[in-house]
This record gives sequence, C-alpha cells and structure tokens, in this order.
Amino acid sequence: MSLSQGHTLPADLNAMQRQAVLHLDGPCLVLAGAGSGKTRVITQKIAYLLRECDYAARNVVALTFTNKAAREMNVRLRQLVDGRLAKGLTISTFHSLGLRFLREEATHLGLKPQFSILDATDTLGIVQELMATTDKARLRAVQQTISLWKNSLLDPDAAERVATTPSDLEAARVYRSYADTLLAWQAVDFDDLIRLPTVLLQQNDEVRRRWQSRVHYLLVDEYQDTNACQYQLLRLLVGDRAMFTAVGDDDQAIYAWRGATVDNLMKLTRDYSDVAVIKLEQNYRSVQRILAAANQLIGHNTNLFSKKLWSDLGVGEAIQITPMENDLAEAENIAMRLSAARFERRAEWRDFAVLYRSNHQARVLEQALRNLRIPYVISGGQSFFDKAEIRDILAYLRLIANDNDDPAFIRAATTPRRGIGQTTLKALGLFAQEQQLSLFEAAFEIGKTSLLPARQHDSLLTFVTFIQRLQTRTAGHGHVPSEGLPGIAMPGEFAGVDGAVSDSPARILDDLLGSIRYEAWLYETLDEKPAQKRWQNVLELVEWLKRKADEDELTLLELVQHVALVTMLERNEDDDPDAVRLSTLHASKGLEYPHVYLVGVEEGLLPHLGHDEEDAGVEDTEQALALRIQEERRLMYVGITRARRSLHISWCRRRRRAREDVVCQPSRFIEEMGLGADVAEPDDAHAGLSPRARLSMLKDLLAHK
DNA sequence: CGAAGAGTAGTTTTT
DNA sequence: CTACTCTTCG
Repeated sequence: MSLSQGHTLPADLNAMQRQAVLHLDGPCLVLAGAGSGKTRVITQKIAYLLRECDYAARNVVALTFTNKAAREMNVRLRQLVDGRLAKGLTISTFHSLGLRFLREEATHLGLKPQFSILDATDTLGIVQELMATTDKARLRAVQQTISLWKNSLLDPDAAERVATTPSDLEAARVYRSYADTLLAWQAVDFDDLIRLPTVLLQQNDEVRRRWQSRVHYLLVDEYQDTNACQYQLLRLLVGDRAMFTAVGDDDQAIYAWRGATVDNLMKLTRDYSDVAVIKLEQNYRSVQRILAAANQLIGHNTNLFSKKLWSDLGVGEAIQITPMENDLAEAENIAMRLSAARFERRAEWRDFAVLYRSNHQARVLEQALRNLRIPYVISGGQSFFDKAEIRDILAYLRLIANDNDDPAFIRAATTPRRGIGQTTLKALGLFAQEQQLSLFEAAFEIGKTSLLPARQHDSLLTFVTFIQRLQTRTAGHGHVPSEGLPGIAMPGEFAGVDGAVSDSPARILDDLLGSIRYEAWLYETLDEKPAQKRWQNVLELVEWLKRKADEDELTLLELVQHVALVTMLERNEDDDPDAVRLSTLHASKGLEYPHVYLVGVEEGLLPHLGHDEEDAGVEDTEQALALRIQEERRLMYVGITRARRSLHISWCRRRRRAREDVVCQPSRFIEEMGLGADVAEPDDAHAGLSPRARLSMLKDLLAHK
C-alpha cells in the first residue's frame, strides 16, 4: 500500500477508517458497524481518489439505496472537495443509475427512451387484471413473487422451471403475461431499473465495454442490502479491473423480504479472493450501555463476520423497560414522558424519536402527541407521490411522455370525470386488445367501427386530441405525427406557438392544469377542507416539478421519469422543524437521535410473525421462520443503535388488533439484551409534569375509560 | 355515466 | 375504526 507522505488526508480518521480509505490495490470490503463512521469513510475515500489519485470525477461512481443517503453523501463530499474537482461525479441510488442507463440504452432493449416507470400500485393492477381474483393478499403475494424472481435474474421460463408449488406455478404464468404487458406499454417496473441494465451488460459486449470504461472506481453503500441482481450489476460495472469498495454491515441487513441477500457478502470474498476485509468497530454515536445491549442482542444471531461495537462516550444511563396496559396507554405515556424529558433534559423536540415496527402503530402515537400539542414529523409511511391527487396529475404527464402507458391513460381519461366511464373503457380496452393497440391509439381507431355510440367516442376523441396537443409541445418526443396534426385546430391562446419548438416544462404544466379544471373538480366532489388540502398538494407538486426542471435542466419527459423514483422524504429536504420524529424501524436506518423510544416491543409485533406460510415443506418453513426471526432481531438491533444517549423500550400487555383485544407477551428480544438488573425503574410518568399537563392527562384517561 | 350509500375486510417492512 | 369496494339510484 502506498502511503504517500504528502497527502492531505485529514487526520480525524481512526486507524481502521484510514486503512479503508487508503486501500486501493484491489477490491475492498468494509464491515462498518452501526455508527462507526461509514459515510465518512466513503466520502473521504472519494475525496482521496479525486485529489490524490488523479481519478477523474466522471469515472467515480458511488451507489446508495435511498435518495436521502445519496443526497447526504453529496453534501458531505462537497464539504471536502472543491466543486470543480467533483464535477461529473456520480453519487446516486442504484435505481437512478439504472434509469440513466436505460435512457441511454433503451433501444437495445426494445424500449423507447420515453418509457414509463410503473410503481407498486400500477403493477398490482396488472397482476389483478391477469388473475381472476380480488383476493388482495393473494395478489400481493404474486406481485412479491414476481419481484423476487426478477431480483434473482430469473426470466419467466426460468421461473416456471423453479416453481414447485401450485401457487408459484400460477405466479410464473402471471409473470409471463406481466412481462408482455410491460413491453406493450413501453413501461418498466422498479425491479427492471436494475435488472434490464444488468441483462444488457451481460449480453452486449459493446455496451459493457463502454460502461466499464466509464466506471473506474465504484463504491457501494449498505452493501448488505444488495440483491442478486445488484451484485451482478456491480460485477459487470467493475469488470476485471475490480476496483471497488463495498461498505456494509451484515447485522443491519433488514431487506431480505425485498430480495436482498447477505450471501452477497460471502460471494464477494469468494469471487474476489484478493478482497481486503476491514472492520470498523469503534462507534461514535452511543454510550456504552446501549452498545452492550446491542452487542448482546445481536449475539443471538449467527453471522458471517462478528463484530463488537465499543465507544468511549461513557457508560450512560440505564435502559428503561416499561410495560404498558395497552397501546393507547403506551402512546399517551410516551407523549407525557416526551414532554417531561424535554423539560428535564433541556432538550429540543428534534432530539427525540419514537420508533415502531409497522406503520399503523403511528396512528395512536400521532393522536397522543397531538393531544399534548407536541410537534412531530413522520418518516416512512405513505409517500407524497402515492396521494390520489398527485397520481392524477402525474398520470397526465406520464401519458404525454408515453401514450402507450395504459394505466396512465385510464387514470387521466377518467379524472376529472369527462364522460368517459366504465362502459366506454371496457369497449375501448377490448378493441385495443383485438387490434394490438394502446388505449390511446385505439381511441382514434375505434371511430371507424360502430363499437361505441358517437357521444362516447366524442368524449374520447376530445381527450386524446388534447393530450396530443400537449405532446407536440414537448421537445420533439412523444407521439407526434410527422405530417402535423390533421384535423386538430390549435386553440387561439396557442396561435403562433410552433408545435415543433418545445415549450418549457413550466408552461406546459400551467397549461395542463388550466385546461383540465382540476381545482374546480376537487371542490365540486369533495368538502371544502380536503379539497383545499389536495389542491395545495397539487400546487406543491407543480412548484417542485418546475424547480427541478429548472435546476437540472430537465425536459418534461425526464422529469416524469425522475419523479417516479423520488419519495416524499426528499421533498422537504431543506426544512428540519423542531419536532419529534416518528419512524418505522426500517426508515430509521442510517439516522441517529439522542433519545430513542422503541415502542410495541412484543412477541408477534417485534419479532413480527405473519401468517404461517400455506405451502412449502415443514422443515423448510421452520428454517424460514428462524431466518425471519433473525431478520427481526437485526431490526431491533438497528432500532437500539439509533440511540445516542438514552433508550426507552416499552411493550403492551394487551393490544387492540383488528377487532378484539389480544394479550401480548414481551418480546424475546428484551430478555436477549441481557440487561439483568441493570434496568431503570420505569419512571413515574407523572413526575416532572406541569399541573396543566397532569390535568390533561387525567382528562384523556377518563375520556378513554 | 357518476355520485352517494351501505357493507365488508383488513394489519410488515420500501426503492 | 377506517378505508376501500360494491351496489343502487338519479
């Protein structure tokens, strides 16, 4: 290893971190325990590559899983190196890189560059169409199965071969039609964003050479969360040169249900025999008691590389374990303790986080916090882009970009209502299927038949010509007949606008919104309050789109594709209100808080034990169960290691579940933390409260009696 | 065709 | 309890 003496590497790295940064002789695997400074290692390493090793920024690629992580890494890097030096650097999510790849290489895959990206709701819809059932659980199971196959790089043929149970065989059948449907719609799903680039890189030597010459150094964050497909992508991108750094922590692998496999850690050591393995065990986040509990807990798992976290941040206060009567009492109790703790610790609201296993637990908590006027923000949960009004507007944009996008067509055509309903769509759908046309194309053609009454056909034609008009104003993309637009008169307001010249996304958006009467429709259909809220969201979306288009100089089409990958979390990226954080355990990964409240730590919830698998052999199920418990344990581990100074765990003796109250046991994980007598007495929740807070608490208790 | 009403099923985690 | 689906009526 060449340790040049003159380099400007900052000294604030420990020996192991330094080793991880400096190792450039070959592949490098950094096992970074929670809070061990892994982001620092990655950013320092990028800075080192750029400044000391003459890597051109455009040849360095860093991949993360979330947009938030990518953003943070970008910010941190910019604090280290001059902006000019970092120009052209890629720090993005796997999915964003995949999107960029697909945009450039789409034609190799039989896709037009304006392909649509379907989200989970869209794809569930396809599955539903293809299966004659409304059983939602079943539909989701099939959707999930298809996704797992895709992530394992199995095509429909291969899936059919590996499927054994009747349920899997049916899923394989659906998979085949599903793939056909996507192609017909010129659409890809989330999994395709990674799968298709991988497949193309495998099959096409020229493309592979080109991309390998672009990527000279690759860094991968959260490596333990990669799936089989992502691992292949990594291998194909780095090629024989094998210059890369993977950073991960097998104890924090919590995405197996999504196809992630820690096998990839083992594969790395097998496929690259010269890989350097570096462990980061010093933790810069938590006090020792918290780390001891975390180490104890995770000791119950079998893992590849055992680590022991340590810190020099002092022993810290004892961990609190509090049993509660039920989930309602738990929420109220937490709310009161938050109030008290903020006062006693002279802390801010933002210093506290309440973490839970599943989203629905947030409801009671929200209510309790609101009652005590405690400000809070929720991360995880429903995305901004899942809201109906947002999907409505985006459907128009998707359709403008890609008129093969049938789900977008249906949504846009029927919202707001414009005389196109079930019967019209059914007839149109049938006709489109017969003629092998998209719904959009079929709307033009169906006039030549007598399948639809003139009235309904008129409604359709008005709609599609409207969309077509907008298409002509986007930059030469879309479904633009070269001979112009026969029979379509440009409305007066557009007189003088040449259809061949592209309009700015901002102008098209304004025109769209003005034309569809969306606001008016909202107020007609809904009560004043929700209508106002929804319209507010629409305006927010439009502002966001315009800003994004402006900043990154994106066309409307690029914008639409980009939007599919972004979630609500990044929307409010710049405001960080002083508020308590409510978050699922999954969404909390990578974050840290001075004081953490881990709620609902009960058998059945954490570890969460779903319904027993219907098919699969007995011993298979048993093993699967053991693996699931281990993943749940890691989830608990992630939760514990979010805490810097204090950790509070609570569980409920009873919990309202669906209809009736069920009796709960404390989670086995509490025992496994090995606290023994080193547990703080559950503090009197009433202590430290103002008389007024006490009163309101009593009132609440009575109200819920 | 579309809106309003009644009935019913539902609970894991997310790019 | 609520969010969504299916049904019925104008």
